[in-house]
Amino acid sequence: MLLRCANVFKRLGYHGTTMDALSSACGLTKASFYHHYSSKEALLHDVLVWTHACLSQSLFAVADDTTKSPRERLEIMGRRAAKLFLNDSIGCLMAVISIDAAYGAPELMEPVRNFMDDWAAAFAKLYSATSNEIDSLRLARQLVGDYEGAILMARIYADPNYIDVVTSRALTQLEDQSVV
Amino acid sequence: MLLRCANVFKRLGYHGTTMDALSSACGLTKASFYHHYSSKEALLHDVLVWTHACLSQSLFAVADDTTKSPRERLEIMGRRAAKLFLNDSIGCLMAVISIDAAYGAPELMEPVRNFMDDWAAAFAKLYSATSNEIDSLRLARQLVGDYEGAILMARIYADPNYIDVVTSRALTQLEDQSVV
Amino acid sequence: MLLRCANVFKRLGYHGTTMDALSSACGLTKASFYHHYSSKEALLHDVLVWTHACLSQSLFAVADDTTKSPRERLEIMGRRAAKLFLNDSIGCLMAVISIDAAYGAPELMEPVRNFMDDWAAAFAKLYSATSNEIDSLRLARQLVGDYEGAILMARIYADPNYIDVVTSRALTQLEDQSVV
Amino acid sequence: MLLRCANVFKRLGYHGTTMDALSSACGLTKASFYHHYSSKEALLHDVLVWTHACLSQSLFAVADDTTKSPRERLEIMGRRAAKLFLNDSIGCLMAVISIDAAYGAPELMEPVRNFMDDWAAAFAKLYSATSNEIDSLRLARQLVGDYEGAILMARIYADPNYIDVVTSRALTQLEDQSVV
DNA sequence: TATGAATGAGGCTTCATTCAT
DNA sequence: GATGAATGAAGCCTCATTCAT
Repeated sequence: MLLRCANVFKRLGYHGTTMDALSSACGLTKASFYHHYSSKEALLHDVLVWTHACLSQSLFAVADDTTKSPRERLEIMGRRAAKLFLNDSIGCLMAVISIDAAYGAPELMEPVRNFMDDWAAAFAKLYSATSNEIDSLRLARQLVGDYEGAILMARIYADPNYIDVVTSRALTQLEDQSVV
Repeated sequence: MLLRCANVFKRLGYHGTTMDALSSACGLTKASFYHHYSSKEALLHDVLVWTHACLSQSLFAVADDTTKSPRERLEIMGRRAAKLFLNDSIGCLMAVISIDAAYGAPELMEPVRNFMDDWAAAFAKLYSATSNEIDSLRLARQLVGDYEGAILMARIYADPNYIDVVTSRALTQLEDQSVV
Repeated sequence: MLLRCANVFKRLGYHGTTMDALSSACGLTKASFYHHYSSKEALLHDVLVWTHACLSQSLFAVADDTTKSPRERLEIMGRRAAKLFLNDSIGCLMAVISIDAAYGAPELMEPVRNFMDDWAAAFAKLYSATSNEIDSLRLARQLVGDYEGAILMARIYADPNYIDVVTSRALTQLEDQSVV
Repeated sequence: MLLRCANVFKRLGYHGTTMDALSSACGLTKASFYHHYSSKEALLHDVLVWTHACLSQSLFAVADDTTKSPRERLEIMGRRAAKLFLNDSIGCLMAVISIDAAYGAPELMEPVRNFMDDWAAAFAKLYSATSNEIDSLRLARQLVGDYEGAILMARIYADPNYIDVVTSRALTQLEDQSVV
């Protein structure tokens, strides 16, 4: 149910999504829907937290798999990101929400930031072998931004390739650094 | 007037912006406002085209200034982008719109794409000295994506630094390429 | 259970009371609640009749206690009324309901009128020693009105004193009459 | 317009009144209605203040007419009250509101109390010739309560007589006091 | 009997747009 | 051209009530 709602929010944005759209997506009437979720904003909050939890497991956790080299882990994360963000209509829910819920529901920015923080923290682990802590986090944050930009471009041009390009560059960059 | 409207759209998004907000931002009553712009969607279209024209002159045109080195031009473009996209003025509008007008007004995606195309074309000129045409465009498109990602992150974290970091990396990358 | 419902109705009025509020006041789920009371209006009817019965015993019956003087009986009735109507228990319900159920459920006015009639009849007994039947009833009706007014003022000003003042005046009036 | 709204509120109470009922009473669509009044609660507030102002002029002001004896003034006020409160559906707006807006909109109690205060102050002026200040106000407050009770009974029994009875008693009481 | 879930109707409010002056 | 007023449609949410288990 949260998955379905997440997809609707991702497609239409916060203001563009109506409770009607959400409830129909779940096969319920609007009134029944309120039996499960108390308000649009509360629901989105739950959706964001749930999405964060899902991606923590399926995406961020890869960074902890020390049986693989950082390079391999980055590769896997790139592949998974491409799959996750393009599936079910193009785009990353967090980016969408961050843009149009900022006004009128600023408290929704917190889960978005938490998500970005965790994603960056995961990337930072991959850099930690070859960079100091500060540089790792700086690079990681930038990489998150790169992915978000790619997701946005993919959405605008309906071209999934952007995300893979970011992954390629990140891999190259990682190698260069380890060589030095 | 279009500048004022652009700012409102940028802050609130397409669905979040009301004709009331737009008209008062222009110091007009809602009814008077309709003497100037026939509908919300038409107005946004005008705003997008106007913004595109503005940035063509103030931002993209820098790439044509052959009296300066590509490096210098990229530096200037980075500085200008940072100023344009973060001040409460124009800019980044394209990203915002691309996200939440996509549904319900898909024809608005065209001006957004045109804008991105032109921006990428400008960057491509800077790469053309050191790369072939295809690579230039590929790199340029990615750089546009990087900037969009940085704008988004800057918005999420209220931290203008992201944009400068992209510029720095782009400069380094340009050097590396010319060295090779 | 009816007591609890009476309290809710008294606090929130007919339109302001929801079946949710009633059922949780009784420690039941809304659905279970419908096994006991078939509808909101039917429940309120039962509540009114039950309240009437309660006050018949605890309040109106005092007027029949011929072992005490009318003055004593009036005094007791005043004390009891003050207690009943102000504590968060029964009472004053009739006034509340008479006001906001009048529209949309006019058949609820009948139990309200029956209640007022009985109350007045009780007072009339106290006057019957010193007045003829018609005057007794006239005075009794007015006294009921006085109490209702006092209850209303007590509610508006959150000041329980109004009711006692009515009792005092009624006692004085009773004396004057018996003197004459 | 406020008069029409006042009558609707008086008939149906706060919770029982819908914006539809109010707007139709004014010959407007619901949406047009919001052009004039920003919300149901704000409207009721305006109605209460306006009603207070009207009665200040037409009812309370009588108490200031020193060309007439207190008895005459009380008589006139009684007549006017009967006319005002029974006109346009039976009842006193203030009493109705005090009962069912208390919950869910407690800030509406303030204008109600202000009204009652002013009414009592007017009556107190009539008593001031024959009683000290404290007693005057005490008697005046009780008289207001008496009228409210009578209005309520008139509503319950659809019998306008209750109000006149209160006036008669008040007149008698005033005489007794001046004799003493 | 008890209850979580479901729902049609309706309530408050906002919106983009139009119209009369 | 400017503006106060008007409005149909739609959005969020609540309510009394019913149903399946």
